[in-house]
Amino acid sequence: MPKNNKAGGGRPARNFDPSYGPKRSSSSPGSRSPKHRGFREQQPVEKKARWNADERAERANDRAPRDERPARNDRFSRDERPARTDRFSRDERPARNDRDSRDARPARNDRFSRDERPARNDRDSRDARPARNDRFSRDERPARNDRDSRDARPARNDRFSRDERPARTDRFSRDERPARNDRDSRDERPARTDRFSRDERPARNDRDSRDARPARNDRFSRDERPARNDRFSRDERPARNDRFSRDERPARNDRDSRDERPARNDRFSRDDRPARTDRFSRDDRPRRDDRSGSGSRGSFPASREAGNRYSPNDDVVLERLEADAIQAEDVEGVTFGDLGLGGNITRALAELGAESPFPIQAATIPDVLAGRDVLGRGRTGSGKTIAFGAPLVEKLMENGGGKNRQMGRKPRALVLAPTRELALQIDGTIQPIARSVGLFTTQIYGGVPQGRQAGALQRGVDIVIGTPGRIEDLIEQGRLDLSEVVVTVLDEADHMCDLGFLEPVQRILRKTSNGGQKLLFSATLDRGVAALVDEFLKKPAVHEVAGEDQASSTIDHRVLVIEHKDKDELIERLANRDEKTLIFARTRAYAERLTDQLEDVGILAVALHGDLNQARRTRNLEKLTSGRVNVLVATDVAARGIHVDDITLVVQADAPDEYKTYMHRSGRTGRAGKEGTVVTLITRSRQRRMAELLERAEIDAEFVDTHPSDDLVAELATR
DNA sequence: AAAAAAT
Repeated sequence: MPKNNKAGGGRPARNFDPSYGPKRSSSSPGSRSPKHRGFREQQPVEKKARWNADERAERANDRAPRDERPARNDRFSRDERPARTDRFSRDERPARNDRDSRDARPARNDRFSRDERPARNDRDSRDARPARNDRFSRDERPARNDRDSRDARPARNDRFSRDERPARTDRFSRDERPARNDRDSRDERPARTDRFSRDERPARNDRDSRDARPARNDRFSRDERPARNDRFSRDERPARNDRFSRDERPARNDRDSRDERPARNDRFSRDDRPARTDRFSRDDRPRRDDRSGSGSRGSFPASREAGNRYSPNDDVVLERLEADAIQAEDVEGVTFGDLGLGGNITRALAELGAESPFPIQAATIPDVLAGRDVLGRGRTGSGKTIAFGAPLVEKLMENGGGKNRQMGRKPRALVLAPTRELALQIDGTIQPIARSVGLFTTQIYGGVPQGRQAGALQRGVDIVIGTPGRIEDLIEQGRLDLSEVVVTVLDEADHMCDLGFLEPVQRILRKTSNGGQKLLFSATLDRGVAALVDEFLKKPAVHEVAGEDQASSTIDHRVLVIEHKDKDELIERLANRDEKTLIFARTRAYAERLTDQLEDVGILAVALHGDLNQARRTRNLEKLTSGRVNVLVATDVAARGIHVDDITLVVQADAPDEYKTYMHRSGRTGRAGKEGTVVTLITRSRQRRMAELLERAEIDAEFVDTHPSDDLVAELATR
């Protein structure tokens, strides 16, 4: 039963999609009237032509022919490597001077004069920072979607001639500098070569086979591609309910062993939790009940019975919080208005493509509006952002009174996310909702200059959306005061409780208003959030969606058991396709190397990981979103929350270590009821671990011994 | 290992 289709009126995929909605021209991002906020002076400059297919192809061709290029191996021994200019063509091109040249721009400072900060910060920041719009966003700024593309597009730089600009190189901060081209910057990175572990270094012999393969230029004529969304009907897939037998799943055992886990019982003993056990017994939960069939499962039975051992270091499934399970049927015919949202917000949601609520939204919105603390679990792509974002705005509006536009007012809501890209994306959904009732949002995250963010805060915002580091930073600087924050959201809440995140998050939460409402959301919400629940939440309502098991999933999971030497070629073959592909690598270095490798064989690909500066991260993600590139190679920075339309294939070049990571990575595809495939590459020696991980994730996947030339590989790439 | 603040 395609639950997500229920109330979606045939357009389920759009419900939560921030990029859906009226598209506005990116050429007029601000008001043309000087009387209005967000007035944006029209630049009397020529618009740079976009790269068309021919130019792209040409660009690809201006790389030296394979035979003339240095042997591949030298890529890893920097010193021996000859000049590499040819390899830089892609990134260098226009991206180069943008920042420098901006200084040549005539007389813009006055426009920012009301800001206390030095004029040049905001200039420098302009590329990197998605935050820019919020300055213009307020009333007249058009749909936010154009923001990303504006910032990312290469077209900008050439608007200002390099010659006019004073030499300034020395003034660039570290973050901005490497921005020019990650390829160059890579050379600056210390000891790159030795960062590759044996596992990452693939055999090179696969190179030869590549020459025999057909040219890839067809990749550049994206426009000829037929639309494919309609090709799959979920109903064609066989039902799979019978695959799991509840009793076989080791996932439950950890419950019993919870006592062995230190640091947990003390803070979250079941007895402490009021109003929980009595409300939901585990056995009531429908998601379990439909699994009582036989246990046949995939083609790798190895650990079916072997999963019962528990060791403290295992990647265990923490006990799921007992939750109210909303049934998809319960949502039929319900509108956002019925749930308590006002007309403006409802209309804003409709513009975002959310015409009627998804189950998780129907479940949590009333409780949020009622002021309760809420824990929400809905699987990836089920619409969680709106589930907390819309009622949050409604609440602020109700309580805002007349102070909504008061200068320097303190934020009353805070949304925390684990990555900058996710914070940006969340803002993309919440901002239009907030704007519809006259509330302001701002993004506060690192990697971009602080000036604009601080300026926005000083003018006054209602909702802060950001990542922990910069938020703490601004708090310490006295530029951000959370004392009036009455609603705090933790997206990816379980992740925010992981080592490294938990303490900053706790510190931040303590700075919010005492007794403020807390909303914790994640697709994998579990008792890992106990540390926060105990300290910050009062009698939380816990919601999940019934029937979110694999039987109702739209994702097809495959595990390819391969020879290590075949890995490179396999990835190339899988990525050589016309639809969007997301490849996960475990390390930044490997992500980078894989990107190079794909480029070397003519597959346009970009990377996303923490070694890139924020400008490039934003730009590269936008390239995938916009379809200018179809392959993104990422670390787990992209594992959670990131929504890109129509990623139809996720390749895990490295298998994840945690079942949650698997769930989040694979959740980048198959969103909102669309079809998707997840392919995980493992070597023989990892089969057992992988099987156990999948059991914990309650995912049924076929394990197949695979060679790059197998039909299966071609078939997977084609779908 | 990655992420999240700069410095």
